[in-house]
Amino acid sequence: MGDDKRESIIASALELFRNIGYHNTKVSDIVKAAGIAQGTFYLYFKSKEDLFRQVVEACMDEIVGALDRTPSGSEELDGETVMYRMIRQSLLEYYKNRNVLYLINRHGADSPELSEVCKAYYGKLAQLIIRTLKHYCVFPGYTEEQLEIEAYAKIGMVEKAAYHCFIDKGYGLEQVELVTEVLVGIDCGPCKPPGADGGLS
Amino acid sequence: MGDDKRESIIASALELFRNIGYHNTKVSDIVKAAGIAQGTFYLYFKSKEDLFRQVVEACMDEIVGALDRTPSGSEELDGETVMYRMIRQSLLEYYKNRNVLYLINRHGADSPELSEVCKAYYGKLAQLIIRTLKHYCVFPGYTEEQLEIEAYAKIGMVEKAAYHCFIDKGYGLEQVELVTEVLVGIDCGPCKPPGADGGLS
Amino acid sequence: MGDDKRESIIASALELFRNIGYHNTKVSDIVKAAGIAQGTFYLYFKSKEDLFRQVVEACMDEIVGALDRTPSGSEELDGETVMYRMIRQSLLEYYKNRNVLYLINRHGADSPELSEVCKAYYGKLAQLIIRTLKHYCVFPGYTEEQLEIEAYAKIGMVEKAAYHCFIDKGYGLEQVELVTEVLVGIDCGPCKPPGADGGLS
Amino acid sequence: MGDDKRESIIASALELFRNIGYHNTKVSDIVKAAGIAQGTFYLYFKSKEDLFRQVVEACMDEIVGALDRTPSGSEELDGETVMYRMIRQSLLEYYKNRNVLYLINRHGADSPELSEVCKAYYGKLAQLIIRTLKHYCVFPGYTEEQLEIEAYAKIGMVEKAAYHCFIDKGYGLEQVELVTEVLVGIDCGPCKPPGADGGLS
DNA sequence: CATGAATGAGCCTTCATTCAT
DNA sequence: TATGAATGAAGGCTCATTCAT
Repeated sequence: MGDDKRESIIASALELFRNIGYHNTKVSDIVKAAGIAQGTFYLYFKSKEDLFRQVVEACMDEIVGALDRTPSGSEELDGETVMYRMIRQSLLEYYKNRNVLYLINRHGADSPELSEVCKAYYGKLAQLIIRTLKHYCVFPGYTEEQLEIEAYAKIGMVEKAAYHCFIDKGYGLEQVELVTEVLVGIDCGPCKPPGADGGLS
Repeated sequence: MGDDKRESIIASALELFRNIGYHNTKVSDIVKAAGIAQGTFYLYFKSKEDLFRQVVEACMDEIVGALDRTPSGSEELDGETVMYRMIRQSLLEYYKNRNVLYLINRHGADSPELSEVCKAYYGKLAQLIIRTLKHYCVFPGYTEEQLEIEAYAKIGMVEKAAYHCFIDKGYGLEQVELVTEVLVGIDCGPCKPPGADGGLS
Repeated sequence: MGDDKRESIIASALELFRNIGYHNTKVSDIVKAAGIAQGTFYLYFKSKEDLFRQVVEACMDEIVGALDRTPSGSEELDGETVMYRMIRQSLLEYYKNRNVLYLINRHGADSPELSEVCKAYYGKLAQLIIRTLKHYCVFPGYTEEQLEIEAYAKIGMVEKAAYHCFIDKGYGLEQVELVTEVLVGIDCGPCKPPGADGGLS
Repeated sequence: MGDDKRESIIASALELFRNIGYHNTKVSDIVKAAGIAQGTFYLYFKSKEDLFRQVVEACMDEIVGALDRTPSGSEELDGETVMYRMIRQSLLEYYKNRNVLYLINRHGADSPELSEVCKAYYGKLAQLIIRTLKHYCVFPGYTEEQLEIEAYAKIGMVEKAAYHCFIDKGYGLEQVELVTEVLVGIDCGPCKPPGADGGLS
């Protein structure tokens, strides 16, 4: 039952953060929406920012976790296919967690503490990408430094495209494929006709 | 002399916003740093948010303007070279305006009004990119929709890479070339050995 | 206990408004006098003006209510006696609510909203008087327009006299009779020796 | 030319005070309307309140002066006629100075200093009325105290009626006679048919 | 006399957090 | 666990007044 309340707070908060922004959302709004008393909030969260951090962190962990499991170790895959799958998986995760996608992009990481959460998230993502790039020898000649830049660029690429498509344009799940094709296309640019690079199952 | 004060306010504000965040910066902090009286602030800016918006908007206009002038009409260039130049130019602009790069990424666009500013900025960038992609037939078979996704992806790619390099890692101007190479490399992926694609003058 | 606080705020506010004026009274003064915290004020009143309006409105309603009940329906009375009683009752009410009498006359109805409250109050009083004048055929030949002027004149007469006596001169309850005699005397002017017009018990 | 500016300030101020209230009118509004610079205001008036006081005081002096001259000493008049003339004259003055009539009733006398101005005004009016009542033996048996109440009651009567007619109802000069008749009628009440008490030329 | 940029004290209101019940 | 009344620090903005030119 306590967990019910916790979930209720999180759900109400996400909704409100999304619609009116973190700084415009009052704790009193959250508890009203969650149907609990003002003081009860503090039985579940240390502070308003703690709630934000927990919510954001949870979503981020989910995204990182999903990506981490993407190239199922059992199969033999080439780098290109793996990249395709990771991008597709990222988009699916961003779609599922588009509330957080929205929050991070719209309302930023105002406090130093929250900023660390974001930095850590991007760091994990980057490491994951670098590991994959190395494992599949996607950029054989790259130094560690170049791989890092490459990784952050990819992160930005996917995130901004996801924001544009899922938030601004309201794309649904059925359009994830389309977006993936374009993003993967960037990886090989105009070299190959897009759409011809053999999708995936 | 009035402009002195205006500039002084902007400089102090940027510094403070950067260091402690928009929401943690008090107008009283800004005026103290600028060496003026509290009321004087409101002779130059309608509100704290107005200041933020003006600063951000001015920088964004500068960036868009610089990119708009990038492919000098007089020369005959191929698409690849133009893309290279635009990415390089973007990075230079983000370096020059890294305070704003920082602000937008760290502190978000909390108010609806500011959000519009950002949306307009990305919209202009995207249009500019789409126009260029079309003009140089970089993606001949792409629909308008695909071009748009492509454009936003590029924007995110450059922005996140710039943030990582200039803000997190503290890269200087002399490393812009390196970053550019990597980002351009994405455009042709592993097809060509990076660094071999003929830089530019 | 909540009502205790509300009453405490009202009492402190009236005292302060009276002594130093509405515009010179800070909310911080009120809460200090009421022995509560600054924020507590806003649990009971929407704003400083809201408090003023509520206080004033409550008193006005009380006055109007009291006058409305004045000519007890059971008795057979002539117009003159009824007027006497109404004037006497008005004076008693103004005495009881002399804080408001003071406020309205000293500090006015600065905001449009408050102005409406006053206008409504005088409007109700006027209607009440007109109704009575008609019912007892005090001015048989008067048009509606003339009755209205008559009513407002009476209102002003009583109010100004009350202000002068209760506020400026500090008259007590025991002098209400004296004032009533004079005011009623106006109604018959020098025709009859004042005090001879058969008051009331 | 200096007087031009002074008059311009006064005119603009009256207009603004009337329309939006003393407390809502900024000095910057006044100087803008008067077409002068902010600092110039203080060459002519010590402060905003000083301006208000001067404006109000001037109008009040005019009213008192006019009433003082009303019963032209050369004629032989009975008390009733004199009262008629004074009431009529008061109404005319209030009509002419209805801006001040409005100000005093709507925006009050918030500061102690201004309060003194009003008190003095009513005091002068009262003395003038008492003197007249005595001179024409209108209330032969009245004590000084009774006469004073009588005087203040008359003042309130005229003022409230004037406010109602000239401000609320928008009566023009041509209706002054009508109002006068009603107010004088109060003096003799229902004893005589109103309108039959011999007006005046 | 005139200007208008600069001043800075002042104040209402908000809202995250606490705590007695 | 749950409540919700109470807290009080905090801060953006106003505006009457001044003063160097």
